[in-house]
Amino acid sequence: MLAWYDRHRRTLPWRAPAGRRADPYVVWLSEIMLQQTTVATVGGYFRRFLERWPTVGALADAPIDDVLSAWAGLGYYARARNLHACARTVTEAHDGHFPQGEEDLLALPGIGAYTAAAIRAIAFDQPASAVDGNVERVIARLYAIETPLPDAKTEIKTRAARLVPAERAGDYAQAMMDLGATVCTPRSPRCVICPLMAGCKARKLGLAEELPRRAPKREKPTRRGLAFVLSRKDGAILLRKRPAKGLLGGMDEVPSSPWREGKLSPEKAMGDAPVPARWQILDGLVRHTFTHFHLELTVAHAIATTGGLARLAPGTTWCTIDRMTERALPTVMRKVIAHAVKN
DNA sequence: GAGCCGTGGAA
DNA sequence: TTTCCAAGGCT
Repeated sequence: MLAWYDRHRRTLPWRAPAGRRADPYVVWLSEIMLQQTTVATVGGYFRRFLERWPTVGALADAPIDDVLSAWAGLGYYARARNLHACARTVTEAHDGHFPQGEEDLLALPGIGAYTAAAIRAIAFDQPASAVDGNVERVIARLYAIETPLPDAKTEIKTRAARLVPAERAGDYAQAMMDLGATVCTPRSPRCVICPLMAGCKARKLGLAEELPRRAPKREKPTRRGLAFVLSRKDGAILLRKRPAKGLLGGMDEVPSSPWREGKLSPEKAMGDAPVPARWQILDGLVRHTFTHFHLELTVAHAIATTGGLARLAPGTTWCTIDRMTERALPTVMRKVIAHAVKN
């Protein structure tokens, strides 16, 4: 595995040169961003974060709203809130240095079993077993584990832990993830070039592509709502902040009616408008899919009048076009605004 | 333990 | 168009 890694090692923005350890801050930041997120998507965000906040102390000093706006578009926004909270804890309770022990790492917000092991292995070269989706797949195939996920997790973790070498544990962890990402891929695995081909049970049984099996997923329901884009004459748009926790927690949004399953009644939903105005329902829908439901947003647009300005709903603020990129607008809200501007 | 929590790219 | 799912964690 390590010999293969030495030959096929990928250059990634957060990866230290061969034979060197990466800065724990860099390892942590990249691992949080990479949770359920592809390397390609993370790249730009990682560079911008590191440029703007070069140390954990700098990140700790930042206002949470700055962190959320820099995170906008990456998804799973609890990660950004936990990232910030973790930076503050490391700065204040650990003197600006990431702890090296498993228990101390697990106590930090946003760091679970996988991330703690990844930090220990990659940043501190401890023989910790970091089992992510890639490793789950590699192990499930290597041992032809037919039990569907997530039930197979216990067996996979046990098998994976036995393979961790005493030396170069960080390189080994990254090698396994590289293997899963580039060779032992979910679809069309490239078994013929795999360094583990000789010992792979799934390969032997012709099951590689079918493993790991997964429990069937629940069907996603569709929720619908009416979003209100209120424009000022200078192009500014009315925004408000979402509650700190839950879906898109702490992010900015365009005001809207509640998102509910079933048919949308635009007449009733109009009662949720942030201000009385001559609202016009725009043609078309904005569709967006979250982790556990589809969303269909109808968009209403109006131009703010001086009379209406006095009766703005509380908690709403104007945002000019040139300041839009500074706001913590999740992708779904950028879609809504784009749809309103276009129509 | 199972549901909640985003997004974009590939097929 | 739809489906799958990626370097998961929290509750």
